Amino acid sequence: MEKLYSPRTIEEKWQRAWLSPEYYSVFKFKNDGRPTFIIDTPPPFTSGELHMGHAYWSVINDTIARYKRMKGFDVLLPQGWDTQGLPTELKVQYKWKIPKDNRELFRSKCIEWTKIMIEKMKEGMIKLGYRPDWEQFEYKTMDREYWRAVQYSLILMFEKGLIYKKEFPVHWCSKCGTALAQAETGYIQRKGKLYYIKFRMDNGYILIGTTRPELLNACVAIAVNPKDERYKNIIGKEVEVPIFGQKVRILQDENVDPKFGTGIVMICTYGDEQDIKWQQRYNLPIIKAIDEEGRMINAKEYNGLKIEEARERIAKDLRDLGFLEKEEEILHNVLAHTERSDCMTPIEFLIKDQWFLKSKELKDMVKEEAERMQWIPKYMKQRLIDWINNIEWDWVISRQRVFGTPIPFWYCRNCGFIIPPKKEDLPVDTTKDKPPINYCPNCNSEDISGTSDVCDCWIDSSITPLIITGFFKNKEIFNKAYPVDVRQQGHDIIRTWLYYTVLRCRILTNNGPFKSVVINGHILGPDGSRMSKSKGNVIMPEEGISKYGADSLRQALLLLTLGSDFPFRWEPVKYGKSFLQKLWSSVRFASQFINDKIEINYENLSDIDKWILSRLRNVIKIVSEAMENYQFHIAVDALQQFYWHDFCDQYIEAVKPRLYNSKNQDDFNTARAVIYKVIWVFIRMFAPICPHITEEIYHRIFKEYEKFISINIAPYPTMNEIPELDGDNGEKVIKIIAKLRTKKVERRVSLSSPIKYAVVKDRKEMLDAYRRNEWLIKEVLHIEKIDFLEGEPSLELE
RNA sequence: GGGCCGAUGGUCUAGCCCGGUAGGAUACCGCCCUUACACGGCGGGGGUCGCCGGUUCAAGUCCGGCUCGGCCCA
Repeated sequence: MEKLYSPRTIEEKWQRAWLSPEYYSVFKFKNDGRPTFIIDTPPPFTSGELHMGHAYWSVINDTIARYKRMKGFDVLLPQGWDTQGLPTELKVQYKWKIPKDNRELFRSKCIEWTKIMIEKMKEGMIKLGYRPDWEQFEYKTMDREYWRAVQYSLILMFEKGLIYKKEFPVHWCSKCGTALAQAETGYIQRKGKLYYIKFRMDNGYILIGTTRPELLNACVAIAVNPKDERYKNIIGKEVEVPIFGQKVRILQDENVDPKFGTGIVMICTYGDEQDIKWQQRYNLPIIKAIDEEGRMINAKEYNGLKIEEARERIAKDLRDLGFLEKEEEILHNVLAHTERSDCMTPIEFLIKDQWFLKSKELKDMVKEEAERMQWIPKYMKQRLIDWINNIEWDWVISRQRVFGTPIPFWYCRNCGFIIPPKKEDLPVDTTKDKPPINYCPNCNSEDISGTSDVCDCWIDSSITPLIITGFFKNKEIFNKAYPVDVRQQGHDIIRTWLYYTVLRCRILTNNGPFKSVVINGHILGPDGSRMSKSKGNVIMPEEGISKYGADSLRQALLLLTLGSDFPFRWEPVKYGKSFLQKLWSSVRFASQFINDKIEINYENLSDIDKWILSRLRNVIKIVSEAMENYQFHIAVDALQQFYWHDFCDQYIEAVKPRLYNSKNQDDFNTARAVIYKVIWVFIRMFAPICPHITEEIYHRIFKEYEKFISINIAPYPTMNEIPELDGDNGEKVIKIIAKLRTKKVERRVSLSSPIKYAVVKDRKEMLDAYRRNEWLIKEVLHIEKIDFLEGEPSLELE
């Protein structure tokens, strides 16, 4: 064996091997009758960049899968890709300069782009040692097959009466000309002006502070806080909106902030999300103020002006007419198109026909499932419960976009009646395909329209447990494999992916999708803040792999406590690398003495043999429990500490005399057998965490005798492999050796230099153990003669 | 404003569910190239476990209050 372990070549060798037909049976979901273990893995959005978060999930899932395989389960580790969404549309639109109007061409270019992105990410995953069942269970949400499943599921929900269509405001980016998901928006700080405008009331006026005078035409009500003593007397009165002249009523609502402006707010359709709530709560009329290009409508002489132009013109006119009391410069937070884009255009709310899935009325059902699942860590359950309790409206499932799964419904323009396709015709694109019936069954109108909207991408991804278990094609597997054993995901998408998945799977199957859910935290930049290119604190997994190896990065990631966020640090990765070297060196040492499979003769065990084996037995217990409960940090820590500090530092040092100048053949063989045992048990426990180095060691040393084609199908160690042994005497010996070693160091005597004579004084019960191991102690420390005497513990060296 | 999480040597963190000498890594200092490993070994210093109170023979751990951070929602 080489003196230095080089992860790069060895890891690449095994990654290639695992993907070859020779090893496929190790990683294949066989459906061969053994108990199954099914993992629902997150399908990453296909951005083309495999970031540290992706690496983290992949390592967790890979480790669970490898562990469960060794435990004898028929493991299904799938890997999907969340492909459809605005970021890809924007890339294709702006980087490839493909116009959106030709939907077919645009879509095919999006698919082309996505395939390139997937290849990049897949390469990154493979370099981590991640090995899902690509052959059978790689899915992409843009595939026809996946569309069929999504559309089929929507039709089932429609049949249950859960889908409806109505007009609703959407987040709209007027620059990109598209609807946005809330997740694609964020607040940015902007300078603006707060305009104090007079609204006529009775014989006087009230003063309202607003940053958006251009929305005066869409003002439908005025509101004050009921606790605000200043305005108690005006509640219920009518005021007149300047310039546009409509009369609106003054409402009371506790969401009004009395400290902002004058404490009186105008409700417009729509200035912000609060306006939407007020409009719904008080059933106010809706006046459209802005069109898709961000120009004014229903605004008299201001029609056609851009928002900013209109704001200035109206402010000027208010000033000229004496309605503007004052203007103040302010810094305020503006909702803008921020996510995965540098657009930064402020968001408007436009009224669009939207498709909804009823979810408000299903809160209790989802909560019931949340209670039934096992949560790791436990406290994450509360996040889902809180989110469910706060849901205020049904799920808007439609998006005014191109690259997405088409909403599979036609509708009657005359009466609004919804016409679903026949299930055998799926997938459909209702902008191209003909409806199954050419008149409305409700009103006989022949004015039937398709839907150009596509689905919210969470509609795609919230059926992954059904996709992987074969709900849409093989009910025989589904009945065995559903609910899946574990879902692993980040805490940021509890309110989306997790919530939506539980909701939809329960509706469709009448049963929750998961037995357990494992929630991981975020890997932050080294400075403790979220990684972002603009901050320059991004560390890519690739960098860690090329510097220290995938196995090193895997150890570092698994050492984190699940659920918490952690700043990325290089130290644990470096330590991981050192550990690999330690493991490698120790095996290199041991390999001189392993040239056969030697069974332990338990009659012949020495005290220190019993000690290391009892320690090992204890480690099996700790690690097994930890792995069962997804407490990887406990497992990694226990394995590292045991192997390095108990086995290498203490046992190997203490066993050398028996190997180099043994007293007799039995003792020599016993020492060899114990070393074989410890390393063989250890590398199996360590294999799910560091699959590359353990596979390499297995093939170099153990395969000849153990015969498995891969360490990944060798059985995971259990406590039954080692009998219960009393390690106390061995521990006494190990400790006295350590103390004598320290004494030598204190005396500045090199460890190899001989000592003529030593006196060890200790309590009587310790001396027996020492005396029995006198030869060993003398050999390890190069002491010619030792006297063991009863007394206060002390050491003396000649 | 609401919810959740965190606060442990210089730094990062384990331990907390189930109370009993605070563990590891890293950095720092000293000694040692001992036939697996100097990407190593041995040793050392450094912590009133955020603050206040309570329960207890005993609290980092349980209970109550507070302060400061982070995340999510509004």
